Amino acid sequence: MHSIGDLSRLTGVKVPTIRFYESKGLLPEPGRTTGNQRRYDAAALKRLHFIRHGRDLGLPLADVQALLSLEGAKGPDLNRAHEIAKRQLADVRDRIARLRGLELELAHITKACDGHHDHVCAVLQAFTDCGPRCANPGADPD
Amino acid sequence: MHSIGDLSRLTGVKVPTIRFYESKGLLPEPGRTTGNQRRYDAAALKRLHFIRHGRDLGLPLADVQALLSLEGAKGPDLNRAHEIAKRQLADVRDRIARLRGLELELAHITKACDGHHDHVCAVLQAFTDCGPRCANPGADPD
DNA sequence: TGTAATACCTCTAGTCACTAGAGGTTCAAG
DNA sequence: CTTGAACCTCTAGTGACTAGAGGTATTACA
Repeated sequence: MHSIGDLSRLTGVKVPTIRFYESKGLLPEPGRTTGNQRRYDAAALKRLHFIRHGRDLGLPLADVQALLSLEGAKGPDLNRAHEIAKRQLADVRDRIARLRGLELELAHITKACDGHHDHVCAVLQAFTDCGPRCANPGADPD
Repeated sequence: MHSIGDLSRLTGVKVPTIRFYESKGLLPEPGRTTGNQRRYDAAALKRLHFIRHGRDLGLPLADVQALLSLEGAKGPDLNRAHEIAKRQLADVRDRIARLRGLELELAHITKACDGHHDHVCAVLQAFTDCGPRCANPGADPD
């Protein structure tokens, strides 16, 4: 049986975050000592590892919870799990693509004025002028 | 003079968000009509474009505000602007690297069980087992 | 057995960057 | 002059925690 601190050390999830997960229903309420302190078994440890890993992969807690509810499921139900992973993969790829765009722009901006600042700074200018992505201002007010 | 709705259309920043920026001091309080509605001039429009662009680049509002305070600054002060942009570039590159790792792992997970679900699903298994990044559990409890 | 340090407990409130809604007022077009 | 869209303020909610206050339990050591 582990204390909450043990669980934290074993999983890398901070103590208040473990309590937070419990409050959100992601971890079941564990047993307590006579002094009211939480004690966790191996199943709880495994479950927290699962949550941590899902979060590391960028899944929102709702998705993690959906996956947890599929534990032990069989057959067609598992398509949900598969779907969540696939959706997340698409999302990650999308984020990478957008960050690449930012990288280019920032690299351009920082290179434009490296060191000598007796003129109007290119960094501020670049921000004011707006970048390549807003050539048509007002479009895509997402 | 633009209404807040005009400003929103021209910059792609939503109306409540514009009021939010004002409340945070990123936009100065504009003039009002006799009926108490906001009216913005060209300077406000430019400033909001600046904010939007900074946010698009992933800067937190605090950094955007720091850059705004440098408007019109000269010489060494501008090193701050340059520094913010460079820090953000490093941050973006870091995020891209980490997302690439996730992409690999997610691609692996989703490919492992594509369609046939008569066995224990690889997606759930992968989450439970933890991924390549936690080969040494408990390390780096960041 | 005493004591001191550390870990634990609950609860509230704060973070960031918005977003949603209620309930009311003003503007612009016809 | 009316109607409907756009505006106003204010409060509260989102996600995923994090920080702090004020108090109790456990544990290691003397």
